[in-house]
Parts: sequence; C-alpha cells; structure tokens
Amino acid sequence: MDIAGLADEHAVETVGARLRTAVGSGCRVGRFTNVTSLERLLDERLGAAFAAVAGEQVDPAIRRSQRADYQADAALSLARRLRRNPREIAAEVTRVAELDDLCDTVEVAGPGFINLHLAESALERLLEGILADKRLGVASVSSPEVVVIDYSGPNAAKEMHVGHLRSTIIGDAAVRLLGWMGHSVIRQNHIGDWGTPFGMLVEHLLDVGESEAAHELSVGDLNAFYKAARVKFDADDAFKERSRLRVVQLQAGDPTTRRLWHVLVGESKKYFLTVYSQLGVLLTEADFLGESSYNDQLVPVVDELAELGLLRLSDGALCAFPEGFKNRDGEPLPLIVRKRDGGYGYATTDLATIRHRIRSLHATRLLYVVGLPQYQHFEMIYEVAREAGWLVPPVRAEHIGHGSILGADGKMLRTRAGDSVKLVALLDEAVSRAADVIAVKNPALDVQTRSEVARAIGIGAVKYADLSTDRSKDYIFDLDRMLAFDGNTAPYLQYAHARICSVFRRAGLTYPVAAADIRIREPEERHLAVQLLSFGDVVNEIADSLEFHRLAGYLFGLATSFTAFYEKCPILRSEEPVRTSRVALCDLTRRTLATGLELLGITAPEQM
RNA sequence: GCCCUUGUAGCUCAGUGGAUAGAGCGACCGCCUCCUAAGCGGUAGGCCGCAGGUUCGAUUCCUGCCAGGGGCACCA
Repeated sequence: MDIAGLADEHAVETVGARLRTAVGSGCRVGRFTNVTSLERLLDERLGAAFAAVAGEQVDPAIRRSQRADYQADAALSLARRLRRNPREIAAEVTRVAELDDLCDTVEVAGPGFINLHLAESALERLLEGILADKRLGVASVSSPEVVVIDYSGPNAAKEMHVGHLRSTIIGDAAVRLLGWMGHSVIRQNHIGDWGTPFGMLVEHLLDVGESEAAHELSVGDLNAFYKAARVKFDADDAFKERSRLRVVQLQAGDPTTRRLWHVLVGESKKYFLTVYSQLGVLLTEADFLGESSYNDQLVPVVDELAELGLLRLSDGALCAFPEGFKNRDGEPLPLIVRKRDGGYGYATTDLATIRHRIRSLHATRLLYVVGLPQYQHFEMIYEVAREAGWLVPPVRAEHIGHGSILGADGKMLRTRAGDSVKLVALLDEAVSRAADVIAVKNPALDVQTRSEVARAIGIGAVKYADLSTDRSKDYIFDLDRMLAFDGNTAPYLQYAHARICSVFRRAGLTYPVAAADIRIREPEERHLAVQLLSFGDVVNEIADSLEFHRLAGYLFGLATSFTAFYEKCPILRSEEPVRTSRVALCDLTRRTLATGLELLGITAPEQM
C-alpha cells in the first residue's frame, strides 16, 4: 500500500515537472489522437492541463452540462489544496489546455466551472470517423481476459420461474457486452442437478413409469411432477424412506439410479433450452455444467483446504472460518464444507467452481450473477478462496448481485394460489399482448413478420424492463408499463430504430452508409451528434461496472435526441449536401441503437 | 442482537461532493394536406425519510433515529 503510494507520487511528480516545463517553454500540452469518444478526449486534454497547473495528477471531472456541451469541475475542489482562487485556476487551465480543435468556446463560469462548447467542425470530423468504423469508434480491449460468467442456474425437475429471469437476462447481457469488447467469455450454467431432492424425484419417476414421466417432463409440466413427488414425500413415510435410500444409491453410483437421474436431468435440460430459445439468450447445451459435474472435485477441494490448515471440525461438520464473518453470537461464522453426515453442500460446490475456473479454465475474472440475498455466502466463498491462495490478483471474483422481481403489491411475485409465477406463461403473455397491439397499429404486416416482431417486442420489453433499472434494487413487474410504447421502454427504442429503417426504405436508400460529409448546424443535430459520440464512454464504463441501466438510459436519451431531430429537421426533403449528412446521422443512430440493444440481448426489428 | 440494503414528483424510476434535483406514466393544454402520431411541444406537480456532523458547498460522504426488504451452521 505504502510502496504503491510512493511509486505513484513519484510518477506524478515526474509528469508534473515535465508538464510545467512544457508550459514554461510556451508549448501547449495534451495532444492525443485516435480517440473518438468525446468524454475521453476532453478528459485527456483537460487532465493534462490541470496537471500542468496543479503539478500533480488531477481528474478534470468532466460532466455533461446543461449550460454547455460539457463542463469540467475540478478547479473547485483543487482550490483548497492549492490555496488559490478557483476561478484563477480555471482560467489558467483554459489558457494551457489544447482545445482549439475540439471547442469553439471555453469559458469560466460561476465559482470556477469550465464550460466547454464543442466546435461543429470537431463533431463533424469525429462523426465521420465513427461512420467509417464498424465498431462505432469503440475499440476492442487491448488485453483480453478470460471471463467466466455463472448465470441462470435453474433447478432440474423444477419449473423456471420469475426468480430465474434476472440472472438469465443480466448474465446474457454480460456475455454479449464482454464478448463484444473482445474478451474471451465462458458461459457457465450451474444448474441444480444434484442433492437430496433427487432421491424423491427418482422414486416418483419409478412410481409413475418412466415413459409417462418423460412425457410429463418433456411437455414442460415440471411443477406438477415435482409437486406430486413432494406431496408423497411429505405424506407417506414409506415413500420418504425409499427416497432416502435412493439418494444413497444415487451417490454410490448405482447404474439404474444414475440412468433414471439422467432421464430427469436430460428432460429438464431440454425444457430449459426451449425457454432460453424463447428468451433469445445465448445459453446452449454445452454451457450446462451443473452441480453434479463437480462431484469428483469435492473431496480434493476439501483435502486441499484441510492441508492448508483452513478447516476445523465443529459440531461434527468440517468447516472453514473465513476472516471477518461473525454469527449472531459474535463468534466466527463457519462455512460448512462437509456436513456432519459426510455429505457436501453448496458451499463446497461453489468453492470447486472457483478452483476449476481459475486452474482449468484460466479465468482472470469470475462473475456470479446471483440474487443479492446470497451476498454474504459469496463473500465467504471468495474469502476462503483467497485464503486458499486460489483467488489472487489479477484474478478476481465478483458477485453480480441483483434484487428481486415484485408483484404490484410490492411483495415477491406470486400467483393467486401463492405459487411462483411460471416464466413461460409470463413470456407468452408479453408476446401475445405485443401481437395484439401490432395487429391494430400495423395491420399491413404479413403474418410471419408480425409474429417475429411481436416476439422481438414482447421479449425485448421484458428484458429491457429488467436491465433499465439499477440491478441491485427490486423492481415491480408490470407488463402494461414495460409494453408501453412511450417512456423508457424497449418498444420506444425499437420504434425509433424502425422509423429510421423506414426512412431508408421510403427513399430507396441502402444502409449502412459507408461515408458522407457530415454537417452539424441545427441544435437538434448538435444534441444528436454529442449523444452519438458518447456511446463509447458509456460502453466502456459498463464493461467494468456491469450497470446495464446506464446503457439503457443512454439509449433512451439517444432515441429521444433522434426523435427531436426527426421532428425538426427534414431528412429526405432537404437539399444537398444537408440531405446526405442527415441520412448519415440517421444511419449512425440506427447502428448505435441496434448495437446497444444487441448488447442488452434485445432485437431491433426493421419495421413494426 | 449483528450485518447488508432501500427510502427522491400522485405512480414507476434515474441522478451527482458543485451552478435552477431529472425522465416516463398519470392530469391538464396544444400539434398530422409533411420521412411510421406506436410520435412531439407546453403546463402543473419535490423540507431528495428525519435529525445532527464534515465541507466554501451535501440529495450525494459520516453518525444516530424512523420505516420497508434481505441475510446470519449442515437448503441453494
């Protein structure tokens, strides 16, 4: 810590000295090239200027501004440290900063804000740059990582319900985003395919007959199957005893039992794949790596922890006591790696996943997209993994926690009977409602297109509602609101996209537009331009934080800016060279919307 | 009891150590001989839970309190 701090100070001192020299000799500082996102450009230029003035590294605190395009606020906080008037600091920074090619006016306002008005020529040049770039000016990462993303994780032989929706959607977005950024992403669907319930389920399977059971499961009626087994288990002691013995046989590897278990899990996987297909997420059969696949690693994991001296017997259970966790009596909180009965619980399996992902998959970033209630569990797991020496920098594990989905009453979403709501039922309703609206709004669409569009809108609406709010908070599931065609919803964004496509169709133009002279004159054009040029800033930020609602918010802002432009600035009816320029702006907006939505796992239809 | 988390417009949600706290819905008033009105413009609506503290400046950081949600050993 101290050493790092000293090293930093030293580096800063050197940079500061160099910059002061540059300023002193009359040179301007801060010329950088090949950056197309506005905030980064301004950050670099003004960062250098502030550093020159302050003699140390300074975050220029670039923000979007209501009074200008951007503002830099660092002079205010710097004033105390330098014991100088903030306005003077700001004034000096504006003199030193190399901004001629970016801004047409730079002014000090109020107590020391620096207001930045971008030059039209700069906007034009930068837009022409991203127009020619397939990636819209967003560079792939220079040093790709192996990222393992653990998400979805439904339980075999149980229905997927809304509880699985968030993990599946957020995980899918993470897969798409990090993959697009150039990382090597490994999907892991840690399904619940092991444990005591399977004794009961296998016995029930035998009772109803294998072929009948397979039928029930394959049609997706998993709840009925599970419930019937559960009812018998609770009511019938003989069945309960059979189930218990069956678990022992399953664990002992009895061939018949294992075959029947395989039937259950296999049918479940088929069912999950139909749901994933309906949802349009990237998970495939190859991504299933359930709890059972770690069976042969559990003993080695426990042995290794024991050898490291991290385990202790407590009440007959073998436990790790990770540093910093206490139970309700203030005593060290155990993480049970082997139960009193000799069996293994989820803690051991989760530890095995970390070891496997680091040692065998060579991941340096581990993401666990799991509900927030499991926060403490994962913190404990990570701590044990650190103490075991598995989880050491640069490898890091992150719990991508999320809140719950609530019903209109603000409580956990349930059916009237108190059951969890079936995911497929929910998705079907979203799609069918979307179809109803399309039938009214655009009856000219043929049946095939209509059903595709309905799916894009219905599923997109559900996903967007999830991804457009802070993932750590709960949200209220309201189909009416998410399917609304105005406000911050998927249909609104999809509509903006479809409108652009319509402009091209109407004019007989094709996209993408390869190149064009772009002219920014009208205020609506300026707003749209600034918005288009900040896509990269948002995406880069999100790749780290995985706060997808920021991307959603950005896209909504983009669509709003576009609509304003669309209302005020005639496109096809304008004269050249304005027409070509506006067509190019349309195309940039279309590509940015489509790309952004794609990163969220949402399809943008060409018409709706 | 301890820990985590949330409290912002009637509703659903953003937001940031800084200049007048923003959207959408709902309400009210307007806008289609014109590229999709599934749209756009305007008006009304806020002790940013409460009370202290740090700061030139706090809705944002800290402490306490109130209210909701979650977690705290053999389920995952």
